[in-house]
Amino acid sequence: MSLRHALLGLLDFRPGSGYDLLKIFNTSLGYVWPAKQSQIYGELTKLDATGLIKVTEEGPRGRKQYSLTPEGHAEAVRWLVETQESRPQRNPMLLQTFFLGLLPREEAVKRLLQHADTSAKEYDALLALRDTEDWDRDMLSACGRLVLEHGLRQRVLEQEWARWAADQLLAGPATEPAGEAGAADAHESSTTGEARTGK
Amino acid sequence: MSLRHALLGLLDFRPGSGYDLLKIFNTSLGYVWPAKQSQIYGELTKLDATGLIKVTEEGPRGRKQYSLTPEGHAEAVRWLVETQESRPQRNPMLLQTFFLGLLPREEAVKRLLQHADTSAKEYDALLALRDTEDWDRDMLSACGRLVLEHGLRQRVLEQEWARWAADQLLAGPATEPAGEAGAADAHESSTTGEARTGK
DNA sequence: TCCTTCATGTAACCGGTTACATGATTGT
DNA sequence: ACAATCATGTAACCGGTTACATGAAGGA
Repeated sequence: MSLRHALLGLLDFRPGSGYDLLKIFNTSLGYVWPAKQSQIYGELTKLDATGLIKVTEEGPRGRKQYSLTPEGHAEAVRWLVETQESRPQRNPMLLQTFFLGLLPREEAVKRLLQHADTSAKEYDALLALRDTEDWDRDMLSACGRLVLEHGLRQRVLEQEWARWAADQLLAGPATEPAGEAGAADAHESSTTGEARTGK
Repeated sequence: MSLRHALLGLLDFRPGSGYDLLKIFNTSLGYVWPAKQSQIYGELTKLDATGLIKVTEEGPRGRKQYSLTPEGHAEAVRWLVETQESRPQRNPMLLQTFFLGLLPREEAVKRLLQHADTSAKEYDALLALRDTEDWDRDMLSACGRLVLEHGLRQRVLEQEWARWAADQLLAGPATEPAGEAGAADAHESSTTGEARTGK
């Protein structure tokens, strides 16, 4: 039920209509929590009904500007301090990696390197985004900057990992797809066999 | 519709019952694609109905062992080679980060450092897992090893990023100019504020 | 005998996606 | 006049979660 809190967070920062909020989801926020128009409007109606937000102004085309009620603000803060968001972390790409053994080895390697390539492109896009915006306007954009940095590091990780994984497959067992386990050979070839801890 | 393909992938590797598959989801596979008992059984029934899998053996307690049909295998391979899995990437933790500005600064910093701590613990757990299993039995466990390595690197990233982000907040806006908050701090090696590219 | 594990199924619910539908206002 | 944008709403569907329900087989 995180969309609820995303809306509260945005409205706490600045009042706005469903349409305003949608635009934010389509740009910055959508990177970490996508939401569609229909869902946003529905959730706003519910939030209004439960008294966490209310209509504070009405505009031209039936536009309804929402603001947080005190209860809404309290709920937003409560969510931030109390909630330990854990990871369901459904990762389709890792799911596919899990089954890469079904493919001929070169095909699997190709797949991993494609992932590296995609990540590189995403990295560039994020970098461009970082250099166009100014990130010191307010607290929201300052925090957006933190999130963006996470995205950048994530893309670096994806590239490094994918290349490492491809190496592993090449250095690995000499079996055909769906075949028997072959002769084990000592790998642990490169230095990156173990992620370093920052603990 | 990824559960479908997860099941196909598992059954391609080795025939099994819903119960068998469930155990796999509760351990290794659950890290990247959780699934509940009810969903697994439902999906197996559907896959059977569409002819991608079939019952090849019946056991003691109504146990039904499923195997892939040729069409099922083809579909599994097609999914692996054709599908470009992109990221909806809903990340609750980054969503919260986005709104950290609602909290007093020290509270926000605390939140980030908690995240670092959690990630450190998860890192240790994964490391333990890595050292108990043997990862050279077959192609499936070999690929599982790749996925696990991704998890390790991910946890390292989370820690480094969270500490960097905490620093950013402390060094950031001077909205409350209550003295110098640790003026000259030598950042740890990798925290330049810019993720290095591996392109 | 009794408990645990094995083994499957189904129904209600919820968050999110797709698609359809409507109409007012503004700028060219 | 016309197109683009602003602005809201709703209904069908789908994947996933929670919870309930049943019973057979094996080991103590």
